[in-house]
Amino acid sequence: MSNAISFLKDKGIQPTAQRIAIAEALLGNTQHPTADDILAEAQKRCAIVSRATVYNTLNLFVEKGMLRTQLLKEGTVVFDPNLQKHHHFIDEEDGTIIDIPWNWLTVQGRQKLEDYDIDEYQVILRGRRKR
Amino acid sequence: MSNAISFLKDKGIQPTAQRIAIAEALLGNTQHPTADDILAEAQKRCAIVSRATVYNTLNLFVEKGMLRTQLLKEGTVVFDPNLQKHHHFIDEEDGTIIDIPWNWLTVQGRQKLEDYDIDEYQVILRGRRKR
DNA sequence: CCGGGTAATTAGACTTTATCCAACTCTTGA
DNA sequence: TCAAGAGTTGGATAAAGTCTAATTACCCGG
Repeated sequence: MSNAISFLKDKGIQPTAQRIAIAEALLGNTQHPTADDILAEAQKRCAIVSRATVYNTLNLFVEKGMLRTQLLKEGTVVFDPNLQKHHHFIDEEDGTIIDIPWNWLTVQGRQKLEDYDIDEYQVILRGRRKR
Repeated sequence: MSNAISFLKDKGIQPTAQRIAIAEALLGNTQHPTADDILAEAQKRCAIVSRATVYNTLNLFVEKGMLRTQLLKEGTVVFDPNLQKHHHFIDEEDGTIIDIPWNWLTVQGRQKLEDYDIDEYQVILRGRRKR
């Protein structure tokens, strides 16, 4: 049984052809895909996936905690299949988004925010990769 | 001479009625306004401001370094007139965005990102304000 | 003060991202 | 087998933002 099918069944999601294609597109290559990226990739695997289904399915995956959305790109949400806590680096030359391991950075001083209940936080860095 | 007019002249921007209204809307109340917030506010001050002019002007202000854009709200860019380095806290109950002073938080470990030239960074925190 | 050229503004068309909806199809279980 | 519920679909719709062609305002030299 394919990876994607068990991935869906584990979460109690009926594994339809479209959902499998979308799950495979996610498990596959792109690091921080947009809904359109996923649509293109899923259509390579399963000729009949509509835009509406991609949005339905991605939102379903987010509800089920299999994905998170991130505000890292102008004009569109990106989906992040990395469920571990991590930070993000954005290459301003080409827009590439790179995960930075959680333990690379430490944020000190959070106790100063005594008036706030912090659910989560991350560092967002911008610049360019050295080549 | 109004605050807004000198604010514009300092940057070599011709102070038209519309630009003054937009600058005043910015200097005014809203903390992290969207283009639509600014449009509404500017129209209170100057009945004849079009959507196109608001976008033209805000983009001009960003080019001139009088404003920065931030990706903090889904579906729209917000404009940030606070030019000091700072972090952001987002209240997930109502979406309010709150500036966190730069020196409240310290990010350690940046030297680990040796493969990256970091132009800027900030901590983005999410949660809710205590009441 | 006048006229002409440039700068600024405008309404509306257009593009992109995302959601909504009603119709259709597929699956499942009795 | 077949009805009910689940899933999918294209197209309509909505919102953010850009573009364009036409109009309006402004500035400056004569």
